[in-house]
Amino acid sequence: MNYWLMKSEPDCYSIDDLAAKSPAMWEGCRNYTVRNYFRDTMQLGDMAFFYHSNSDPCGIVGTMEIVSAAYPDPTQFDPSSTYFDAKSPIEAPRWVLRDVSFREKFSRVISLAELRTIAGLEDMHVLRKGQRLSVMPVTEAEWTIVNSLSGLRD
DNA sequence: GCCAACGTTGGC
DNA sequence: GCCAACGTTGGC
Repeated sequence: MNYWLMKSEPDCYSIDDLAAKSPAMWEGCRNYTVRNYFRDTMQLGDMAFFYHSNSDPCGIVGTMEIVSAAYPDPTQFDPSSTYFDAKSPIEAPRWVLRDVSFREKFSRVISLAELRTIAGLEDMHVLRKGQRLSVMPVTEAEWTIVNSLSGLRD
């Protein structure tokens, strides 16, 4: 079993959107490292943090579960989609996705600034300077620490 | 809105 | 296959 952190801009797609319609396709990832995570590394039943990027504040807002195998992202074939990729042949799709299912919304945002202050999270991928992956691995220890922070659950 | 970081593209 | 130019991400 693996743990993940997955980013979305809440103006585009927030944890409330997922809570309102779950499971849902985690669509639109157009990065080969992320594609390989989706295709090769993720497993059914893996858990992920939902992270709000480009928001105030940025941070972890809840959890979800990976509930499908990898399959082609339909938006790559849809000319009306912002994620359309004309170079992706339908018989050999470039981009895959996973279905995710809402699990929990925390009662507060664990901001990036707070994450930086917590012992045991020093090596967390999301805290590294310059990292830009929208999906990144989280260790079991990091998962446990974040989930045990005070005030996450009423 | 700025800019650092870094992935991608394309000419050679 | 190198690498410069360009585009994107995302925190601030």
